[in-house]
Amino acid sequence: MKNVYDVFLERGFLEQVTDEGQVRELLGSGPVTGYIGFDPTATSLHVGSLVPIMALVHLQRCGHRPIALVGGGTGLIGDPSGKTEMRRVLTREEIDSNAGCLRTQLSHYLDFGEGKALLVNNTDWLTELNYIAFLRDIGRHFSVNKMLTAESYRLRLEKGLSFIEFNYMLLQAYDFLYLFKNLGCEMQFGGNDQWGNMLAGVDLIRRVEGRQAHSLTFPLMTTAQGHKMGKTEKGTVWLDGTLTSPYEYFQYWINADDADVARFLALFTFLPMEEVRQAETLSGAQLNMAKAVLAFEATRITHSPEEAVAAWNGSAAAFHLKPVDQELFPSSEIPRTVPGEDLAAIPTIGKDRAALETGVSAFDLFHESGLCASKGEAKRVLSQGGGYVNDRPVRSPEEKIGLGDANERGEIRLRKGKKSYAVIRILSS
RNA sequence: GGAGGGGUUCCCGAGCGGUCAAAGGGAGCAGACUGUAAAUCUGCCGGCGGAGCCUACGGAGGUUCGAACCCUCCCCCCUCCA
Repeated sequence: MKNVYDVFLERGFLEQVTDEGQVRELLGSGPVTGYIGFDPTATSLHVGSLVPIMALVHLQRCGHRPIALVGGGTGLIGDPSGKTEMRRVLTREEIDSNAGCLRTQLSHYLDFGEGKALLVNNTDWLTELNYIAFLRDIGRHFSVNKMLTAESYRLRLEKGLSFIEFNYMLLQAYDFLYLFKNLGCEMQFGGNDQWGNMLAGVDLIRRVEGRQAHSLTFPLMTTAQGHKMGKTEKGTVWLDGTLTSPYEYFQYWINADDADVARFLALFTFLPMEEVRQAETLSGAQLNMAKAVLAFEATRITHSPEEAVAAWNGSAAAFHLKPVDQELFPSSEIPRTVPGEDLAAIPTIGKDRAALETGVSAFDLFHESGLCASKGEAKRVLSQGGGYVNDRPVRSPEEKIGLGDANERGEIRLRKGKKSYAVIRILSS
């Protein structure tokens, strides 16, 4: 079995490690328990959390025991790392409910079967802490002088940092100590913005237990454009299919920047590295095929093979995609044939037949379909020539769209610009 | 607690009594070019079925024919002092 350290290395997961030699040896010599924390700030994780999630999966695949820690307790505090300002403090109820959602979501990626992986919530031990006891037992090991030099606090030292947030580091360090003592967890993984907090844990374990623990960070992902992963102008790309449909999810990935394709294939799919490296040499139409494979694989992992196929069909129909060459990415299960006119995955709204009999103004339809945020925007888009009905440009916002525009299945296809589609389905009655 | 500086549309940032839905930049949207990429150029960029109305310049009042701009009180942030 491959050393997961090497997997991380070749797939681009590695940013910093406490000790390269020791960690590599540790991970190569037998099952290791390691954890990553997730903040329950929303009911779903988003694409930005995908690197740590994939890392946990790799750990498990390589025979280790991953622990996913849901930060129900630390979520009550709020991590200041990498944030310019304090964020809204969530209520206990919100945190608990979110933690439950994350639990379900993570089990989609990891096998939480007996001894294979663990899911814990630090509410279980943090909320029972006694303040005085905590200060005496744990707080004494922390030097404020040292904490103030941490990169993660520097930004906030200028913008303001409340005492509650300043304590976050101690709690995260305590988490690590707790897991080390109770579950034999020797490693912590996380995004590079967590480095300071993670080291604090390693230090604490050395001081309290006299033992050596390790940490390893992943790079903070941004796109080649310098944008955060998983943030588009339409909003966050969630992993929850009810928040971001599999089709939108697929579209997010297939729209990847050329420069990101190979890197993303390595991080966000399980395709063998030989095939991933092949992507670096592609260009033009074949590079687009690589994007389709990326989108397909990413959707398959986060949703399901069926939904990935449906999303691929929808995308391929809307954008007249070519099938992926047989010799490219042989390990991918992406369908190699040209899909039909399957619009099922495209956002659809229903519209009463009666309204369409008399005809509806184009700008109204574009607004109602969700393609445009307001009627004003719809008019603007249409008059600028960015609106299409069944691929026919509609120049006038006032143009009436009606039954005559529907195909034999009672569908009218709307398009805004090059990328946004919506389908109007005529409701009988 | 004291002194000073701030809070402007998605973000940064001008504006300091009318001509301000608010300069400029970024982001975004659309068009051209392309490969559902990038770069470039062009147009758009609060809402409402249009020259009118509504909502906006931290919050609440006030002065004015008229306020983002002036006054009062309040909230929040930063810097220096304690």
